[in-house]
Amino acid sequence: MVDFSRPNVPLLHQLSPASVETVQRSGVSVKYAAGQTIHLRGDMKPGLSIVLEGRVRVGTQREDGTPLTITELGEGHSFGEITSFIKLPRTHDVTAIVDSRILQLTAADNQQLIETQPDYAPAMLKMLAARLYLTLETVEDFRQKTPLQRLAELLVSSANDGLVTALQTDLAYTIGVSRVTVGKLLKALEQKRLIKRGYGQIEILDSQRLLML
Amino acid sequence: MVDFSRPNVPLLHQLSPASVETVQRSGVSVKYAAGQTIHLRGDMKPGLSIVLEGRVRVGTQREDGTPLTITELGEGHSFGEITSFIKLPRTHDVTAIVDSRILQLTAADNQQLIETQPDYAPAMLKMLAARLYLTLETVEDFRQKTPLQRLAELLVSSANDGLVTALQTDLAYTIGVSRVTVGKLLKALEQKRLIKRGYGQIEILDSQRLLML
DNA sequence: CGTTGAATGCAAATTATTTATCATTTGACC
DNA sequence: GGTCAAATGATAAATAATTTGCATTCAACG
Repeated sequence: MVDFSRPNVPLLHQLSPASVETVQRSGVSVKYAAGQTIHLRGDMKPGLSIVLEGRVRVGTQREDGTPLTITELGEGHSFGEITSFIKLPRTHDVTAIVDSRILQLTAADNQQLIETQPDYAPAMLKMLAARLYLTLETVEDFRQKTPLQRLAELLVSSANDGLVTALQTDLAYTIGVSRVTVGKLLKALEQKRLIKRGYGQIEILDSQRLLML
Repeated sequence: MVDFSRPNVPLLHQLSPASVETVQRSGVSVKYAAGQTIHLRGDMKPGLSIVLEGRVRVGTQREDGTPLTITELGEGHSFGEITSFIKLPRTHDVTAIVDSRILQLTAADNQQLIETQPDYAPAMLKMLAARLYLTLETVEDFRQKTPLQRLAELLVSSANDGLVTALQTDLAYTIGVSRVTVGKLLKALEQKRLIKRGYGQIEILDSQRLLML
């Protein structure tokens, strides 16, 4: 669904090695320990962040504070672009999954890069366009597709080597239904031999047919 | 929901008068008669379009071909940015509502403007960021809010002087439920004296309380 | 001003989803 | 290896939404 990593255009990987250097020198590299919060939904702290090392979790919280994961971002991926262009609150919580190094750029740093690095604005535009496309498609999925179809798509798109590592609670939140419903849908998919349920993970047996539901 | 016009940052209005001139000279102005299709979802024809005069309808079609309106765009607003940055299909149908004049810029035109007009890339970035923000919030609404809440938000955000001009079918599609459900919800809202139902239109009586559902 | 297609209102039957609850399984940790 | 909290499997009852069908209302247009 909102899989920020597809079409895969991590900002940093769009830039020439020289530009990557310049970008790194423009910001401050901050270390976050595993589990540490980088920022929370609603925060008004602006700025662009780029994952230099490690891996972060993007999500929200339930009312009771339980964290819910929407997606994960690895090296080269950025977040917080919106706040570096417009004065708007953070849309998601971001937390370090493992010990990570994050390049923090202020709105001013970002602005300067746009003005001085010829390949920076195009890279940023391409990345934002890709992200907007995926998010628009997610909205259309909510409008037009059934929970079963959304679940199947989510599983296929978040699989690594045919294996999805995610809690049913998070899958449920991502596709907008309850955990019980996800449980039922997964059971149905397993009975059709499209997946195999596991503890904290799901094995994809037939991604072709999953996408044809 | 996906109200492309809020936070209102039409591309053209972000630029200096001189830049607007340059942009207009960079593309081709095309006239479309009322009702005429500009492009369809799935089309691979890339390019950025800007509404110079008139008004366009953004939407999709049902399987039977019935058009469904998601939003409308007026003068100064742009569409098709995504396709001018990445080779991806059109996400929506766009049709002229009234006789309109649309500035068409090829991906190359757009690229050149980015490189030569200093305020063009920042304007485009800001607009894309705003649109991404709204779309992300729409996704969160689908995840967390009830159809009633989504409907109330949609009504408030698409009202003009307390009046929403839209078919129930389109409202239903936008919030992802059936027309019958929208009918029921509207009835409930009317009984609470929050709205007044009309033919092809809905009068907002209390937007404050609508947003507190 | 009467006709007509489109839009809306509404109801019944069916299907889907949620909530609440509990048992079972799993993996982390002592 | 035993303990414990978290995750999963599963079920029933309650609620919500869909589908289908039809009646009514509206406005455009001849």
